[in-house]
Order: sequence, then C-alpha cells, then structure tokens
Amino acid sequence: MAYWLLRSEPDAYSWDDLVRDGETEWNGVRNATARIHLKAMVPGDRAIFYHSNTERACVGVMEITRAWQPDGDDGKWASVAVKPVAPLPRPVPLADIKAEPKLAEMMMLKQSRLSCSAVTPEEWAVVMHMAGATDAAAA
DNA sequence: GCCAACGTTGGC
DNA sequence: GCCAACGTTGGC
Repeated sequence: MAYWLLRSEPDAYSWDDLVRDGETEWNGVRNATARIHLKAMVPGDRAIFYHSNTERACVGVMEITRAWQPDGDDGKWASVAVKPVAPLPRPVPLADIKAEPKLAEMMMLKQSRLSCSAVTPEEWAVVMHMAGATDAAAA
C-alpha cells in the first residue's frame, strides 16, 4: 500500500465536505507533477487530507477507492475517487511538521505548492503518531 | 497584504 | 529550444 497527501483549500472543498459526500471525485488538479502521483494511486492506498491556506494542517485520513480516470475537457488530466476513513484525533499543523526533524524530507515541504504528493511509510507513521491516531486510522 | 516559489507562456 | 515575463499558489 502506498501513502499520499492531498491538499485542498477548505473554503473550496473541506474534510467536512468529504464526510458529507461520503465519497468524492478528486478532480481539477492541473499540475504535471501532481498528475504523476494521481496516476500512481490504486484502490486501497491511504492519503492524508491537508487543509491549505487558511488552516495549514493535516485533518484526516482518506482511502483511494478508484484508480485514475481522465479529467478535464481534453482528458489529458487525471482524477481519482476517495472516501474518508477517519478524522485525525489531533490535527497536525504545518508548523509542527516543519518542526519535526523526521519529517524534514517530506515532499510537501520540499515542494510547498504541490497539491498531490507522496508520503513514505516512515513519514506516515510519524504524522499518525503526532495526530494521536489509533491503528484503525493509521493502518 | 506581501512575497517567495514555481509553472506556464510567448518572443526570439 | 532557451529564457524572460508573467500569473498563480500558498505560507506568513
């Protein structure tokens, strides 16, 4: 299983919106690097939901429910389907991620504007620990 | 509101 | 194909 981080401005689409919807199409990504990651996602992969901009914190865990399909008028972009797994018991602010040496190499820090980035299993475990997440959400 | 990072566009 | 100009994003 692979781990990912998907960011969204909560004003545009938030964790609460995802919980309300039950499942959603993660579309509208218009960045070549992000697309590489979207196309690498397979059902069962886990992803951190990160609120950018106004909140700047990881807020929940999602599961990829369907591999990518073409997105956009010309079909040259990609989108996947996701569903919520569990909210993080304690949201993990960006400031805490930056302050944690074990997360210094995280892709989201290296490329701060990238909306879909990869997370290593080690990084995933650290973030879940910081969030106080139990095994159910962390696995 | 400002600024840095970075992707995209367009002229050459 | 290169590179400067420009626009957008996101953190502060």
